[in-house]
Amino acid sequence: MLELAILGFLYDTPLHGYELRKRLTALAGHVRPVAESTLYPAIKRLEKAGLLARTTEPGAVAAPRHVLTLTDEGRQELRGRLAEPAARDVTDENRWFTVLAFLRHLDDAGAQAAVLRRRLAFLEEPASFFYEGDRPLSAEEVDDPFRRGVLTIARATSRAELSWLRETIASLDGASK
Amino acid sequence: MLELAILGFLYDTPLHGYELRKRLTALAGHVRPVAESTLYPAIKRLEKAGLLARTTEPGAVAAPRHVLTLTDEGRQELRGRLAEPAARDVTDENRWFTVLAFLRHLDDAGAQAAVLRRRLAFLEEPASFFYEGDRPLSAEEVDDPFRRGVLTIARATSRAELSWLRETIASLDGASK
DNA sequence: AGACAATACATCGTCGGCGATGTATTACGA
DNA sequence: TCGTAATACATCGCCGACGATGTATTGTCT
Repeated sequence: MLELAILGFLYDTPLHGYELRKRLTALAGHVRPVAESTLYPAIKRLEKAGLLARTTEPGAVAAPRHVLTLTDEGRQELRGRLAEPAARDVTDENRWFTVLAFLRHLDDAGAQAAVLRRRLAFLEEPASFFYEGDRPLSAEEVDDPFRRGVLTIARATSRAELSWLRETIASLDGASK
Repeated sequence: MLELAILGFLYDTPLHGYELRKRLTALAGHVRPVAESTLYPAIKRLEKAGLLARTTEPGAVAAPRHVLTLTDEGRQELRGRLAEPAARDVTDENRWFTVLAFLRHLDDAGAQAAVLRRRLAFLEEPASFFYEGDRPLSAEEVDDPFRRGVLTIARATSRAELSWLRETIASLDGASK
């Protein structure tokens, strides 16, 4: 997930680590903070894999900066990860939001719609958090107020997302014809 | 998170690992599947920490079962984790839902309300996923349709959750007087 | 002159999650 | 009778996340 976000930010423009960190924090830091000790090893991994290159520049205000630039492989890798996200990237909202944040980097409207359709299929499956045997329980059937809250919130999210997905898919389908 | 859910399920009744796994899968498996290779080590950790005990029983249909029972320390630990969840447990929806799923095990309505208030404080902070400088952008201000989707969905969730939180806190406050 | 915050990067050790793989047993249908 | 699915548990090794800690520079406030 971190890696996807790094590739996504660098797809637009080269950045140094510190700036990258600020952008990652703005993107999802309020939900899941990014530790520096997670970011720098991740940059190293991506560099080792040939997805990005660094050039050292004298620091503008402090220590020397390592400016990070995506390589062609890196750009291809991002498009690949966006076009064919792992199952978890589609089902887990945190990961899914990261995919959405950078999905515009897929240049093909059809490919973008295909990704949205995967999420649509997931949301259309009848699933709950709580069951009676095999039957999913609705908010009204749950006594525990906290569990009812979970279902109420999940339903609101699901409705909003379904209608957004359907609209957006329709508009992408229209555009790609 | 896994540990919290294990403690939460066992708080009600002793279970063997396989049954526990099915309940964990029902709870959050559609979002984040639970690998067996994650569950069994987690059980071991909790046992080692003295939070649960096992007794071996002949298997009803197959291999012998290890029935898991919470110890008094385990029960106390769960209440502690619920009463004072880590920051991530409050901000990350996946973790937060797990807290909610078991919050009824806190017997004090005041303590329950205090936990909900932490989430309320988090949701009331002005935060976005996308910024122009320091200013959070609203859905209307974002051109990218996918990013607009993120904000639209997040707003719907946030609204539903805020109204649920306020209602539920009020009702808990009423009950504890 | 000294303290402190911000900038900028890095390593180490630990811990948790996970895919792959292994081991039994029971039940059921081909 | 043979394969397969379900039940039930377990280990190994890798990888990623993270807290703690370290290093160095620049600008600002006191």
